[in-house]
Amino acid sequence: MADKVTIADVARHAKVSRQTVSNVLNSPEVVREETRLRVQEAVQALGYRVSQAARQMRTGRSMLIASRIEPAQDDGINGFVFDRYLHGLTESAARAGYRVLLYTADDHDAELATFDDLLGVHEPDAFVLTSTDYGDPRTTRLLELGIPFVTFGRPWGVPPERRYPWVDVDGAAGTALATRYLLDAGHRRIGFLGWPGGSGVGDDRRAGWARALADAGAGPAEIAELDHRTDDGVPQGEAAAHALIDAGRPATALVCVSDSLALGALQAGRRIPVIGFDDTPVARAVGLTSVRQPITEVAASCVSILVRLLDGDARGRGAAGREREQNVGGRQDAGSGGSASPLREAPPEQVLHQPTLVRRQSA
Amino acid sequence: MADKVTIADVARHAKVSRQTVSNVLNSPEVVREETRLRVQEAVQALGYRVSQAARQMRTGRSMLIASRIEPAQDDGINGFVFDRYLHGLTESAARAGYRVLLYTADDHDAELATFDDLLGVHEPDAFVLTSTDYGDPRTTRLLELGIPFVTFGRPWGVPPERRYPWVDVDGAAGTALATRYLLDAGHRRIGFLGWPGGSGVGDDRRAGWARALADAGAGPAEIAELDHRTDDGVPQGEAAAHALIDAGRPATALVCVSDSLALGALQAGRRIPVIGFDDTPVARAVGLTSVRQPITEVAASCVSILVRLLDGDARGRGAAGREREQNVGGRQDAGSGGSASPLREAPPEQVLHQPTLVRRQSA
DNA sequence: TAGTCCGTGTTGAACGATCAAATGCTCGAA
DNA sequence: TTCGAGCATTTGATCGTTCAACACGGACTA
Repeated sequence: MADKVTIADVARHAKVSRQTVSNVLNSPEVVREETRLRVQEAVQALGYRVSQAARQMRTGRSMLIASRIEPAQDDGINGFVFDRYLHGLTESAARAGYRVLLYTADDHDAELATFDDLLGVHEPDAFVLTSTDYGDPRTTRLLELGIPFVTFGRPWGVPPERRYPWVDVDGAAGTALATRYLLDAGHRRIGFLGWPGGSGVGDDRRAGWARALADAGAGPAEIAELDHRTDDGVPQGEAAAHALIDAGRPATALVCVSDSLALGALQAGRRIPVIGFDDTPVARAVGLTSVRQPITEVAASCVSILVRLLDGDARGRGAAGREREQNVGGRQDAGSGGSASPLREAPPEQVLHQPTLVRRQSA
Repeated sequence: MADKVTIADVARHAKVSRQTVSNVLNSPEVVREETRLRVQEAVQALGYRVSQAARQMRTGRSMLIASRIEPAQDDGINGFVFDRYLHGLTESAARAGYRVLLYTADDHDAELATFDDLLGVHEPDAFVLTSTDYGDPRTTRLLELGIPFVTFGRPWGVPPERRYPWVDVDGAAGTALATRYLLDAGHRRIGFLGWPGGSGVGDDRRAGWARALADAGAGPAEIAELDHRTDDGVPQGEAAAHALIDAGRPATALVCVSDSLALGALQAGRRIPVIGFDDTPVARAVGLTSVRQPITEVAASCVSILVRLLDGDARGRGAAGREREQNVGGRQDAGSGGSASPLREAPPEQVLHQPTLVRRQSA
């Protein structure tokens, strides 16, 4: 139907110049109202759409946000959360005029290589990273390159002066919520099935449970007694539950760091209340009460942070090399030094969302 | 580090013209070996990468494959399969030099609108569609537009003369496999928990079970008696299982159209063998034997079909309007009419993959 | 010997948009 | 009357790549 319509076609149809059409699209305020309407009419009539390729060539902006899609893990738990996240990201990005570009990488090194590849070829405007861990090389690299990015997950163990924007869910608040719910139901000895220490996310979730117990008057010794650590997985959850329930002074209810462990605890057979984490399909399927992360909101926050960064950076990427390198330096200094630069960059944003408790039969 | 390196920089460094560099990259056979090596060295030395935007402008190819990401369904079953699929697609596409661009849409109409939007702005080279249903408007539209695409899912109920490329998994073979497995274990009365008629996928899976039973000597009446239909969901599965097990002549084993229904059947409490479909995390978690679709292979087939289409179509998109419309006509005729066109297009490819049975405790 | 072709490489133009600078115009102040 | 300021719009150049046409030397054909 529609042949390729260019900005020149629109200009001819509206009897103005190319540039005026461009202005109507990009900075309508400089165009007289009458002219603007005439041009908009022509755009409608011809079904004109900007060619992203041509625009990118001139402006250096691709309107693409790159995100890694994680290997579909066999436990499928993380996979589900990630799936929802990606969906939310795509939707929010679309609303802001951006699209999500996927890539994969098996490990951090491969991912660094992919950065170069993507930046050279498709030139995404920004990256979104997930599951950041201690001393993550990816954030360092992106900071060096001066590419805007945001992570889903706090920068565990990163020195505070090297700040970058992140969005996360308050895991401690989630487990605290679950624990208080069980306390209110009259339970005093509430066990925690968690991962081994050293995982930022896992330690955070354990801390929320411990804090809630302490607030309720439990002593450190009792808390340590109720704290059980194991790798993730259903059989591990079952074994751990047995250990806590069959102890000398047994736990009467369980808070778990993941739905996998919680499912194992349920299968242990004792009919004590169990609460999981992530509200996965497994939880819904077996009637497991679980802490739900507001993933859609997380994705929306990521996009809105990026959009703000990119708008501030509007002329950055397309500019000449010299200008760009200054830009990089400026970005890093803004964090560590704090010297007043001409155009003052807003500090990196951090957003922490609150989880909720989805109540089902298990508790 | 690296400022923007252009093809002209490489040309200068290798002391040749721009075009020669371009030739080394795109049709190395026309360049003398000595020159080629010199240019490749320069490319390495300068860290040159083609600018996709500039290339796209000239050639009309974006090296992007658009795929819709489905809303994260609350049952999470389909979500998991889709997640694995998307991962495989991204990986296979990357190997072929393509990237996956995501979009969302709430319904078919919205998706059609998104087609226009994407095609106008980012101009993906091809689309990948999933969960096609009866009389799907999307395939029709893409055929009209002449945009290459492939679907994961057979064209249920589409007249055979309007063919297009698809990749699918042989669901009937999967349920037949499961049924024969139970027959071999000595069971004669094997029930089927399926979806209501009218779903292509569901009917197909039921047919495989029925065929296996018939092959084992069961009569039509007995098969009808063992066939139970219900909407998807865990509670529905539990109820349906009760109905089949508590019948006058009870089923002694169950084959299910989905893991959700199978999980419900397991929860019905009778300890009879149950086999699910899709090998989701739920199945792994509860030890459910399930039919596994080779999703990675499906994704790889999709990409290889698309690549073949796009290579045949190499100069298509960038060409003038007239030429393009002829192209569209040619494509449609190739299916229905069969007139010999100058450059003979290969017929659309169809690939049917075979599923496997993952054995666990439940059967 | 002239003509043609092949292999190799070069040059100018084009893709469609935006940027930077120039233009025409009106208006009010010197 | 002239000049400058301010606004709305236009013009020319440019982004990085590939296409189309052509140049050049040598070998092969007529």
